[in-house]
Amino acid sequence: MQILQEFKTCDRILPAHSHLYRAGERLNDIYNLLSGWVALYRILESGRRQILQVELSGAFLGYQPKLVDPMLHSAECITDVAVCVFPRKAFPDLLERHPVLGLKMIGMMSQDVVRTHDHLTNVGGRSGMERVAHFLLNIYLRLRHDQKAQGCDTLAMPLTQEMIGDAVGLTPVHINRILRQLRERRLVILQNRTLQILDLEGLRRLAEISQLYVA
Amino acid sequence: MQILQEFKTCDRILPAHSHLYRAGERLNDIYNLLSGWVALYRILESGRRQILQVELSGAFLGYQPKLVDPMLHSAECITDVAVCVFPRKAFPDLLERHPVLGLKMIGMMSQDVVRTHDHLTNVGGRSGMERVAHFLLNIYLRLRHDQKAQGCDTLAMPLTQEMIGDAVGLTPVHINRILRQLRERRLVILQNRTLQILDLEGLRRLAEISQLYVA
DNA sequence: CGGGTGTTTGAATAATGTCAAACCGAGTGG
DNA sequence: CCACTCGGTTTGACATTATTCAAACACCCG
Repeated sequence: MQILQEFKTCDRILPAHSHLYRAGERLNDIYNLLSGWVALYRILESGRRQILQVELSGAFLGYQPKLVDPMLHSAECITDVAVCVFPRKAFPDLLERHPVLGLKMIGMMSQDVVRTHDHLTNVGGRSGMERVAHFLLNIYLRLRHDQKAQGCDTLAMPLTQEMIGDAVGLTPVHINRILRQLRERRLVILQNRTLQILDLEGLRRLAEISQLYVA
Repeated sequence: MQILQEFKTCDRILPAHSHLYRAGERLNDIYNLLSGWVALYRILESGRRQILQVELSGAFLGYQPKLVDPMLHSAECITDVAVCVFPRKAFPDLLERHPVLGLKMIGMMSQDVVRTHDHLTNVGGRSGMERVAHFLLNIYLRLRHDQKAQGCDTLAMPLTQEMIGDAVGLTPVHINRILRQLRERRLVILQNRTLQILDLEGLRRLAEISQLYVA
C-alpha cells in the first residue's frame, strides 16, 4: 500500500453536505476515504433516493467498470471528510506495474459485492424493524471494528432519520415509529445524533447478524 | 482471455435444480458460466430467501474476498448449466503473471457491484409492480444483448413466480397478482414458462430503465 | 426573536402479507 | 388409459405493515 503513496495527487478536505461526485460526472480521480462518513446513492425518477452504501474510512470511492464512463451514482459527504486523491489515468498502468496491487483491488471490490449483497438481503428480506436494527448494528460493528474493540456502546451518528429511511427503503415517518419501538424494547436509543446500544445480543438476534463480514 | 484457457481444469455440466455451491462451503474452483441460468441466493433465519442475482452466460462465479473463506451465498442451477472450471489456488499466481487479467477481473467485479446496486435500488426504491417490471425487463434486455439484437420479443423463462418473489422481495401470491395486472395492462405476458414483451416502451417507462448498464 | 431543518404524533388510506382453497398440467404407477 | 400426486398457479377474504397527509414540536443558527 505504500506503493500507492507515491501516486497520490494530494489529500483533500470536504465539508459535510458537499458532494465528492455526482451521477453523470466523469471523474479524473479515485478516492481513498481517510475519515468521515460518505453516502453513495441514486435518485429514481420518482424522486425517491436509494442509499446504496454508507462508506466509512478505508473505503475506495470512484471506481467504475470503465474508468472513462460517467458515474452511475452520487457520493455525498455526511460529515466533514478527508480523502486521498489518486489520478484515474494512472491506474491501468499502475496495476500493470504492481500486480499485487491488482490482487488487493480485486479483494476490495469483492468485499464491496459482499457488503452490497448484505444490504440487499436486508432490504429485500426483512421486516421494517429488523431492517433498521440490522442497519444500525452494521454501522455500529464496523465503527467499533475500526477503533479496535473500544468497548464503548455509544457513538456519534450523523445520519438523519430520513437518510436511514433512504438506506433501508422506508418512509422517514415510519423510521421514526420503528425507532420508538426499538427504544421501548430497550434495544437501541437514537437521539441527539447519538446512537446508544442497550442490548447488543437482543439486537443481534433481531437483526440476525450471522456473517462476520465486518470490515 | 485465451490465457485463461490454459488454466482451466475442465468443463462441467450440471442439471437443473442442482447446486454449483452452497453457502458455507470452501470451494476449490472458480467458474465461468458458459450457458444456462444460475441463481445466487442467501437464506435468512426466518426461512425467507433472497435471490441476490440471476446470472446468465459469461458470469464469473465463486469469487470471494478471501479465496479460502467459505462462501456466503449459494448458487443454484435454474436450468441445465455448463461451466468452465478454474482451480482456485492458481489465481493469485495467475494474476501476478498476467496483470492485464487482473485489470479485466477488476472491471468485471465492479460491473458486479453496479448490477447489484441496480438490484438494490429496484428492491428498495420501487413499488411492487415497478419492481417486477424492472426485473423482467432487465433479464429480457440482458438476454437479447447476448443474442445480439435478435428482435424476438418472446423468450423461455425458467423462473417460477416464487423465484421472482424471492428476487424482488415480494410474496409469490403478490407476484401473481402483479403479473395479472401487467397482463391486463398489456405490458408483458408470462405464462407456460414463456415471457412475452408486449409493450417494450411502456415497460421501460414503468420500470424507468435509464442506465444502459446492460452487459 | 424568527426561520429552517429534523423529529414526533395522529388518523385515514394504500400496499403487501397471510391463510386457505381450488385449479391446472406434467409425470407416474397401476 | 386412468387415477393420482406434485409442484406451481390462481383467486378470495382478511390481517398486518407501511405510506400519506397534516399538524405540532424541538432545536440550532443567524
